[in-house]
Amino acid sequence: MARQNTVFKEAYNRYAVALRTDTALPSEPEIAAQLGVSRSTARAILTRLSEEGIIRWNKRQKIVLRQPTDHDLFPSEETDSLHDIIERSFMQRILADDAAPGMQINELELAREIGTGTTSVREFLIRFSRFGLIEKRPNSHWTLKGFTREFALELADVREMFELHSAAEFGRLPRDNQSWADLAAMRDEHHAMLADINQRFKDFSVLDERFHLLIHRASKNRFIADFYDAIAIVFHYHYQWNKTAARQRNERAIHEHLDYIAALESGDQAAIDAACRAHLHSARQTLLQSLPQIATETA
Amino acid sequence: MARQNTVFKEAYNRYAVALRTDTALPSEPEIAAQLGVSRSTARAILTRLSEEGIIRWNKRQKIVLRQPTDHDLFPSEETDSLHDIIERSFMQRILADDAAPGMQINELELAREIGTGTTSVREFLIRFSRFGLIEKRPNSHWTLKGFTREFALELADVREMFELHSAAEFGRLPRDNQSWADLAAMRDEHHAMLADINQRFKDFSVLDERFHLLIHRASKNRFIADFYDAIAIVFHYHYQWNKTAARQRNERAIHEHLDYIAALESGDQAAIDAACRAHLHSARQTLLQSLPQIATETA
DNA sequence: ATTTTGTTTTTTATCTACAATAAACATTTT
DNA sequence: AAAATGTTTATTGTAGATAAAAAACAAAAT
Repeated sequence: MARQNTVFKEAYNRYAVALRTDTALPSEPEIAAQLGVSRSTARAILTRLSEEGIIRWNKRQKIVLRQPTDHDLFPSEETDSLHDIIERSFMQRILADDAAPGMQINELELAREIGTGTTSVREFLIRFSRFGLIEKRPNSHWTLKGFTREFALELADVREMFELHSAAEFGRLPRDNQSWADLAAMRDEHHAMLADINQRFKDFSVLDERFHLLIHRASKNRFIADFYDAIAIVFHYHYQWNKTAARQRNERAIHEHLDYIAALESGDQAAIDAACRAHLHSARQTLLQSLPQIATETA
Repeated sequence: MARQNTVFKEAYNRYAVALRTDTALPSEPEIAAQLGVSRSTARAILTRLSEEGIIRWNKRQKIVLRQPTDHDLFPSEETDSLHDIIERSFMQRILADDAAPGMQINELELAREIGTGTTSVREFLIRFSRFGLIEKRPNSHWTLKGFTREFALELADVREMFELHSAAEFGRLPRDNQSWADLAAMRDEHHAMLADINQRFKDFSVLDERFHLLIHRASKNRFIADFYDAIAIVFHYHYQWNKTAARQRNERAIHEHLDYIAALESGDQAAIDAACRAHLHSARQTLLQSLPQIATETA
């Protein structure tokens, strides 16, 4: 098989769950735009909905006959894109305890284990290499550099340079910019989480990511944005694996964020710089503490 | 054909030209190490040299019978790696005048034009995407973002952050580090070029690249190193295309480099910072002036 | 005992083919 | 005439196959 129709299946599920009996559906281009797919895929969805008796479809008339049940949806294994499957599978291997730095990565073996072709694995590895966790020797294998202390320090250094820059840019945004409203909303979210910290401290990592993303967007710099994407993915898996969601540490981070937000809102560049530095310093400590204790770089 | 034996051919040429009649050649592993290829490839080279009557080969005995002529070598079209061919071809298209920002990039068309398969082109584009000049819409085409003013400004911003960091790190290197000797040698090269500036100003871009690479290596940060790789490639093609090798501008840059080197050697962090900033400021101007005058980003 | 050569196996780099998806074109409906 | 639907074409995403290159293993030579 050349390609799985995961785009179709995933979009079908997404559209099906939102259907309400007796409502009429909009035009094909509109559905396609809503779902973020091409009209071809949108039509495939309508065709299937029609075949399943969920809608009655005749040209412009598209009436929802019945609410789709869980039974109508495609199982989640079939809706994940191959890229996501490979990413998950690979990250698990990388973060597993037996993945020692210096280890070789074998494309064919990876592909077989994931149950996919080598081309997709290769392309994933090429894309993934920008995160600095693996490295290729030309005409030869990939090497796992690993989530080591060196990696964490290099990452933290760049992160600090970028965030200080972005925070300063944020402080210079005109007051009518949407970002200020977003920041205010985020301040409230922080307060809400703090009020119920014992229950919700585990949700912090998601809020943290959104907060820093908001700051970084102010820089309007593609290299900074790309780097933050990389950080976000690496951290996402790293913290998922290392369940070091210490309540105390997160509470402290929330307070730092609130100070940081206050500094941004003050517009005082010196205050912004200080608050940003303070938070980045403790974020660095958190990162270093979350490392597997033994790992050290091997040449 | 699955794969061209360009590694073999390129290494064969490299080895053949260095042969001297009546000398004995070292062991297979040694030859392989010298050429940076596997022993399998080294043996293929020896086999061919033997077949062509250039050497007499019997187990450990490898005697050079005659000097290879140009006729014995593989033509240069056959020794370029596919990756290099694609890179050159693509950069020429990107930097050509008719390549407007926002343009779509078609994998199949590119592959046909270069005379290669789509897989290689795809992989090249994925790798190339980290330079921020192209962008992919999932399940759809690549878009050329182009060498625009925005690109140049974003690049310059990151470059400045990184170089200020690296320069500071350089200043902290222990005095017995090899980099100090390299820096001194580079100072002399700058003086030599300055003495003969009218003849040699065109060679400056190579020296410039080596100089900044030396600084960046001090940071020992993989993200900074990778970014500088990207800059180097982009600039390499950009300046090759835009022959704006103004004598005056280069002379000024050499003076700035010399000030910068003096500051580094002084070890005074404030002086380093100032000299670095001064040079980066004018480097930014140079970059902006070298842009095609009309190009502006399109969404 | 180590290094070198001879031989075999493994792995990567690349091409080709094809289904899914997007995009373009043509026809119909409002 | 503008927008929607119907139909066709182009392009991407992925699997599978194969030669080149690397790596591993085995035998021979110093």
